[in-house]
Amino acid sequence: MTARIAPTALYQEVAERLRQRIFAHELLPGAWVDEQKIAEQYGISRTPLREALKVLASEGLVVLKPRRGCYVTEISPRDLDDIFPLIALLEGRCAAEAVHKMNKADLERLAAIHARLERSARDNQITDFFEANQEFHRTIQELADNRWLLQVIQDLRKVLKLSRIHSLSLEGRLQQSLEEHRAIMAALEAGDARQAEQLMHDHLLSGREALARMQDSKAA
Amino acid sequence: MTARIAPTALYQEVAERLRQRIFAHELLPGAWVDEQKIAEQYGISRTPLREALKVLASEGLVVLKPRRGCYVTEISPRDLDDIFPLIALLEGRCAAEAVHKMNKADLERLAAIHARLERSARDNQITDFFEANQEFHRTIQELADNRWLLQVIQDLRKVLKLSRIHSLSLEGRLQQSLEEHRAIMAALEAGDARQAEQLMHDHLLSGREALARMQDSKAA
DNA sequence: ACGGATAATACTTTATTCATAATTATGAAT
DNA sequence: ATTCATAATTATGAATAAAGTATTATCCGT
Repeated sequence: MTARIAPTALYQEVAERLRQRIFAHELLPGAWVDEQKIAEQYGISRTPLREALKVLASEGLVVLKPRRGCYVTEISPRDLDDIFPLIALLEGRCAAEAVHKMNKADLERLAAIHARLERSARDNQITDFFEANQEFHRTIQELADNRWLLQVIQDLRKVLKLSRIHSLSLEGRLQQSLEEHRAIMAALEAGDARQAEQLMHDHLLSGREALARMQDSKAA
Repeated sequence: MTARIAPTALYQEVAERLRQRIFAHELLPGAWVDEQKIAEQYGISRTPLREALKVLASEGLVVLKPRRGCYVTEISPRDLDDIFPLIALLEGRCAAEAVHKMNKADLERLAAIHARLERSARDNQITDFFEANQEFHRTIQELADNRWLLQVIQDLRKVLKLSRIHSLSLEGRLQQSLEEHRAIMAALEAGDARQAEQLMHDHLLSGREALARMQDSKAA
């Protein structure tokens, strides 16, 4: 028997695997989640799978219809219009809090991530840029040092991942995104909380706008 | 056998019953939740109970320790300091959005609730006041018409209910709370979104401060 | 007498089985 | 030919049982 280093319960592992499949759009929004089939695929019984689905349901990734089964959540344009301003508000607050709470070492760590962002953009490494971008935001959220604020943002971002928007919305406006990041970084370095909050807020809204333009042009 | 009017799943009913027991502090923070005992009490098997606990866990009401069982979440003063400003931010936003989205009928409905608040305060009906207060906040949140914003606030408020603070923090400052509500109501009626946001924000923070003072005096 | 190790007990976790409800398909009647 | 009703099949929801892991208590050794 292999030593189980991670003492994590089976239903948690299953939840994580399903999360990844949903984010990878292997399970499409609206699709029915066949309990028997998945349980069979994973070589487990339905009990831990059902418990995993309860977890995903409260994360908003799936919807459980009583006596009807489980379906992957569908996100509407309306939902995006509701969620983006909310994340903008919350991450704006993170930026402001980060200014107050971070020390010199934190700032240098953030600067290093920002440098990676600049490098990836210069070399046109989309995947790298995407990752560094995520880490940049995540780090600022953690510097705000508010467990509940972090949790709320992460939950909302999970829901956003249901849509294919995330990577796409970045690609089209890599240069603009980069400049916005520069401005945020400058505000953080200057210790200007108000400015950092405003810039972060606008940065996220501008992401939503770029996405809307993209969908408009696709519709035409 | 009573006819099951509600076609809701057993685990949902169980989750709701447990929620109420937790909010009523019949299950104290930190207390171990004995699966066998509860299942026996409710006359059900442990399977739906376990599914209910998964739901409560993602709401943050209980903590599931792998191989250790389930415990009612304990909220620290630090958590309160993290959560209150967050709710203040979010409900402030609700007030601002409500100004933009509500119509005349909505405003009248809100005014009626506010009138109930005034009446309860005058007659010193604490329970009534408490209920009207909740409805006032809830209504403004719904007027903001943002499903995700509402969800986040409700989740955070659920966690706050773990602490006994809510009713207590009101009793001590009924008059002040009433005056703050009056100001918020006036801003809403004037259609001043900025002002409504600010007042709602400060109203919630002032609730936290009153609580802190109360705990200080209790400690002394 | 104190500390560590082993064994036993208890509780979580997973699997299997069963029942109930919903949906779909088929057949009959209009 | 179309619609409605009934029956059958399939999937969800619940319960019981079995297995594995953690914790605690006891015993032995130092």
